[in-house]
Amino acid sequence: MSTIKEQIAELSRGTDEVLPEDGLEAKLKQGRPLIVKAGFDPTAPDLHIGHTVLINKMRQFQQLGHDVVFLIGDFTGMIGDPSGKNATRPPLSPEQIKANAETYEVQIFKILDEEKTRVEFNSSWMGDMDAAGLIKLAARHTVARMLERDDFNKRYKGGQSISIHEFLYPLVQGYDSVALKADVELGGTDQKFNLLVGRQLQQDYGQEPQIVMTTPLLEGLDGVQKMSKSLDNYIGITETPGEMFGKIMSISDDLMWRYFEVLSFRSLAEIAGLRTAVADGMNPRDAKFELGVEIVARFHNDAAAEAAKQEFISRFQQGAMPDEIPEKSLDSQDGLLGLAYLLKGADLVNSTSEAFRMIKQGAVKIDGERVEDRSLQIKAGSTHIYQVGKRKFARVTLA
RNA sequence: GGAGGGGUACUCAAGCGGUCAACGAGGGCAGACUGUAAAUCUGCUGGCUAUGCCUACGUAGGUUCGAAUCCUACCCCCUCCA
Repeated sequence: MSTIKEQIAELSRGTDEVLPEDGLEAKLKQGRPLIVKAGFDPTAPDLHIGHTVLINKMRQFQQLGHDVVFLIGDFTGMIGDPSGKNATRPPLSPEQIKANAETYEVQIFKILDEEKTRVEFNSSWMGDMDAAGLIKLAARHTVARMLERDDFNKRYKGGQSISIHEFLYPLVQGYDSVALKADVELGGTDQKFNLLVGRQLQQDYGQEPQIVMTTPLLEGLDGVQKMSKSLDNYIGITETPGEMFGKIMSISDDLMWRYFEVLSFRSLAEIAGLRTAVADGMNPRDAKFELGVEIVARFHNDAAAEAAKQEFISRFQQGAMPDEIPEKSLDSQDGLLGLAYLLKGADLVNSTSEAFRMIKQGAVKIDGERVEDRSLQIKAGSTHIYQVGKRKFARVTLA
């Protein structure tokens, strides 16, 4: 067992804030397994590697023998976290929530120990709360304090609507900490306000307030906006080795160092060594290979990671076709099919209009040969490899 | 309840009777260059049984040869006053 000081150093690494700063030490000194809570929204069960920064942190607590609670916010899911979008979410059915929860579990147990992880749903206590209880809860907070929350504040000042029920989100999330008697709550920096509400409510309900630890939000592949599914700048943890590796290779060099810092399990000293090597002339691409292999191996395995790297080299450095090309068969009406219609039929483009645009821009190749004739007719009985852009391929047989 | 402002494509944002599938910016996609980088440059960015047709500017009607632009009703958002 490591000393408390060592534990704090380990647990604080990569976090954005620990509030209050010396609170963690006091908690750890109590010498008991701490209840560590992290909540997840049930509407988005597809985790991306940005979420894993937090899950890695949960794993650390778990390895130190603490009681990690994976809380699924099925009740709060009815509200939807007020993220500034005006999307009113349709309530999820119990079946959907169950399915999403299972998807979550499959994904997080790639990192967390299934035996040691407690999975809870906040509907199990919120579902029983009556209107009077909710009013009592709502009485614990004021509108002015709610408006301190950054996105509420921005929306209010910016003239965007805020529905009353959105104010309930932080309150319910905070109440979850009361119900669980949480010692520590983990969340992204965007959750800071909600996490702090939990501290206040715990005090109101006569409990020792939880320690709040926030992890930075990971920048997406564009390097600017936070990684999110809706912005399509993410790497999903269930993606294939090839996709994962390719996406990592597409990030900028600057972003690569950020990813090393937050996602890699390498020591800081080792990463600093890589930086020095690159400064001394090592191709940054090769450093990026290292990162790609490490990440892919984490969510798949070593062999898959190495294969993804080799595939990448042969395909993009040597211009080879990908190893696996989707097979498609299409029917021609009368022995001929226009190229644009074929591309659409093979799902290489979304519309025939887009197909014509791609042809015009020189993005379309048949068996590696660029095609510029938009009215080209393909004969039935042929099989060719069609390519749109650098990434989309299909081997199409026309019957 | 009263007064005023506003709802335009993925986002922001012009347009305010025809030349508008709709300026511009961002994003995205493609091409060049490369390390599938990034940055930069260029082009594209509603759909279709394509050089024409069909849908689109909150919703539904109306005026007009012709509407995103004018009128009416409705829905939604914001501000101020109660």
